[in-house]
Order: sequence, then structure tokens, then C-alpha cells
Amino acid sequence: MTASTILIVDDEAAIREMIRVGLELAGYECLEASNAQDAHGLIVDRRPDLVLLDWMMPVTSGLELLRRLRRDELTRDLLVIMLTAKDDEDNRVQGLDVGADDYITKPFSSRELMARIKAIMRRSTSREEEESIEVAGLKLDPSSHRVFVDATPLEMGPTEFKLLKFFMTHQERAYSRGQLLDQVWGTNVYVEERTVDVHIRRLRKALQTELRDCGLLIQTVRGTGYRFSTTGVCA
Amino acid sequence: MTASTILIVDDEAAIREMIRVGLELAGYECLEASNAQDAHGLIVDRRPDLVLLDWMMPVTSGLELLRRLRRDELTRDLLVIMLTAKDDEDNRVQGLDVGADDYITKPFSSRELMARIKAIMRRSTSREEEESIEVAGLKLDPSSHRVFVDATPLEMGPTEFKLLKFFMTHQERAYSRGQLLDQVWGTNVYVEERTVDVHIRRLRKALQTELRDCGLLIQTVRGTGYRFSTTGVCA
DNA sequence: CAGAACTGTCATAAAATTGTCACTAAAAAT
DNA sequence: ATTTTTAGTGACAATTTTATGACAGTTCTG
Repeated sequence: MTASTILIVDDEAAIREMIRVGLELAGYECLEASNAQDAHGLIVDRRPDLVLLDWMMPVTSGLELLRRLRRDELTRDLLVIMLTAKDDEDNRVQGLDVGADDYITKPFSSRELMARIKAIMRRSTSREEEESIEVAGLKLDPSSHRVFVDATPLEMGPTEFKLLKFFMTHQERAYSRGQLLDQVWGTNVYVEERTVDVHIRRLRKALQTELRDCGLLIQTVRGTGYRFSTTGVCA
Repeated sequence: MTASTILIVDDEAAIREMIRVGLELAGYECLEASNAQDAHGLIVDRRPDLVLLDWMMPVTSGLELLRRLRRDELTRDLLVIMLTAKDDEDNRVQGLDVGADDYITKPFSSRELMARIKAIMRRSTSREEEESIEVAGLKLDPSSHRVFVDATPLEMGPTEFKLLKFFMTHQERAYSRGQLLDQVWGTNVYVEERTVDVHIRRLRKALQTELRDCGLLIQTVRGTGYRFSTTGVCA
């Protein structure tokens, strides 16, 4: 188990269960917050690897918190497992829609919990250090969340940034729209595939400066998807 | 939906559900088998993209079948979603441990089923890694979906790419137009055989560079069809 | 709460790809 | 040497696939 921290929102029973089972955790914490905003803030603060999110939180809504987590760049990649009541199918679907990685119905067995956590963590790519990436005169700095061509900063939205980041870390390879949705938007998100086209366009536009047109770095692969390649100019 | 085939093991209700929902499937099949071995054989035979595996099969055990699937090289990468009874927690855990990609509890909503399938299939598309093929100074890279002569990328349409890929993986052998249609265009597609000629020409043209004329690699076998052979220059 | 920034979808325009033809060139058969 | 087949070509019109601009609903930011 690679969890360095597991953070449980509003469900002491769950964590006790985990401890009982002997889940090897480098650390864990049980969090209580009166509203989604506070909870979100605390989570950002603690930087856990995994969040067990109780759907039936007394005060705030699990859905609301999950939305916030998925919206924020800082917590977007967080693994979130919902804890839902046994028959609460609507919420489950809703949760998956909003971007929960998985759910567990209460009451759950420790074995199931562990299996889920294992599966989820195996599935997710390990987060590594965020170093700035530089390709063909294009520099992307994850920490400052900015992109430069030579020295001039470029303007772009969060989605375009993430898209570019993915491309810069996965060059010279064609990706289908579906794969891009999966990688950039995240799993369990229903978005039209054509939406990718639009964001590609926005990104290409953003990569244009008076000096260089780095939008050419993003090549369209007909019938397949897109590819980021330095073969296409922007020297 | 990219499923070319979805195969349902022993659960007619599930497939009816999917049809009702309008899940766009290129094909599907409901399979019944008296034991795990037979079922495994049938699955190998059908080569589906996804298996919905009912845990409560009347005769054979879902677990046993899953084990077989994971053991066999041919079916190892198959996506498997278990269908389990609502309270059958032990089996769920067991299934995930043995290697199911996900599970759905019955009765499930069509939305949930679709969400799961979509997510699972998107996630998996990058599972197989194809290696680039290199022949006589000609390099075809499936991952980037490109072809190079030496280092210069070549331009060609999707069909020409597929055609070339087929030839490069099936060298030194003559194929009739009909065979090529089957292999490259896909079976049950009604297209004039002479269409192949046209695409052969387009491919030959695409393979021409100022330096080399790799179009010569594609030889015509009079009265029969075409053959890809390194005997024909482009050294 | 108002204004600015983003997002996901559409409708439409613009491009690229495709399957066929008609016609020419090349080979094989008479 | 001619006729008969079979393959190579260039041109097209139909279809598909992408690129774009506009929009309306939301989410941030003050």
C-alpha cells in the first residue's frame, strides 16, 4: 500500500475499521468540517493521497465537496472513494458522474474496502514531482501554473493548461479523443468527444504569438485524434 | 462507444437492458456454457472487447472462469465486469482480487452500467503497446500513427496507413484484392475490388520521396494481387 | 451581486478521404 | 501483330472528419 496519508471525511467508524484491519498507512486523519468549503480547504492543506468521502455528512453535502475537489487544480487528481448507503443508487451514479473514483456501500467489510483501495491506487498513476517541462522553446511550469514561449507568458484556461501538460509529457504519440478525455478531463466524465476539438483549437490559439506559432506542435491525426510532436516546426 | 462486441455470460436480462438503453454496440452476444472451460473456449473464440460476467452462473463458477481468463495469454487483457448480487460482498472482493476490472451490483441502472462500461473501455484503450515496425529504411510507428523514410515523416490517408501496416506485417506474400479488402477494410464491406488498385497507387505515391522510391516495395502480382517485398529496392 | 472567465455544445464552414469511372498503358494470349 | 486481359492513373462527387465562431449556462473574483 502506497498511501502516505488517508483522510476520512466525517466517518470515524470507517477509519477505526481500517485501523482494526491493519491497513498499512503511513498516516491518516479524520476530518470534520461544517461545510464543503472548509472541508476543501482542509483537504488542500493536508494533501492526502486518498479521500474516503462519506456521502451522508451531517452538515455539508458530499456531492458539493466532491465538486469542489474536482474543480480545483490542486485536488483534481485526488483519489476519492465515496461511502454511500446501501440503496442510494441515485447518489452513487451522481457521484460517479461528478468524478468519484469509486464507491463503497455501507456497511462495508474491511476486505472489500482494502480491495477497492488497492484497485483504485493501482489504477492511478503515481504522482511524481512537478518539474517544469521544456520543449521546442515552449516551457511549462506546473508549480507556477504558467506557460512561456521564450520568455513571454501565454494566456490559457485551466483545461488548455492541463491538455498542454499532458501533451508535453506524452509527446510523439497519437491519442484518440476518448483517451484525451480520460487523461485530461478524468474518468467518469460525460463529455462529448467533439469538445476535445474545441479545446484543441483554444490551445492552439493560445500557443500562437507574434513570433512563433507553436500551435503547429499539435498535429491532428485524421481518423484518430491528435498528437504533440516537435517535428512540426516551432523551432 | 467503441465496443465491437460485448459478450454477456449467462445473463439475458443484462443484454436486454443494454439494448433498451440504446447502448450502441457493433455487436453483442449472449453466451451460455455448462462449465468454465467451455465458456473460456467460447470467449477465446469470439474475441470480445468486454465481458460482462455474471457471478451467479447456474452451473459453473464466475470465479473459476475469471481465473482462467486471467491466466490465458489470449484473454489476459480482456475487460471483465462482474455482475454480482447486491449483498454478495465476499464474491465482489474475491473477484477484484482475482482481477476483475470492475463490478456492478444487480439490479443495476442502465446509467450506471453505461457509465462503468464507458469508463472502463476508455481507460483500457492504452493498454496494449504496439511496437514500431521497420523494414528497408521504412519505419511505421503505430503509437504515433506515423510512417518515416529515414527520418522524414510521410503523408498518407488512414486507409493507406492501414494498408501499409498490413503489408509490413505480412511481407513477401501475395494477397488478392479480396483478401486485402478483408484484412484492411474489414469483412462484410461492399467495395469494388478495383478500389484496392487505387489505394495501392495512393500508397505507392505516398511512399515516394525525393531520395527514395519505396513505392517499389509494393509489387503487383499479375492476375493475383499485390505483394510487399524487400526484394524491390528502397535499400 | 455584477462582471469576467470558463466550459461544453451546436451549427456551419472548410478540409481531407473515399469509392468509382473512364481511359491509358502494359502483358498475355491468339 | 492483334486482340484480350489486367493494372495504372487522373478526375470527381459524395461522404467523413475537423476547424471555427457563436452561445448559453456556470463558476470564479472581487
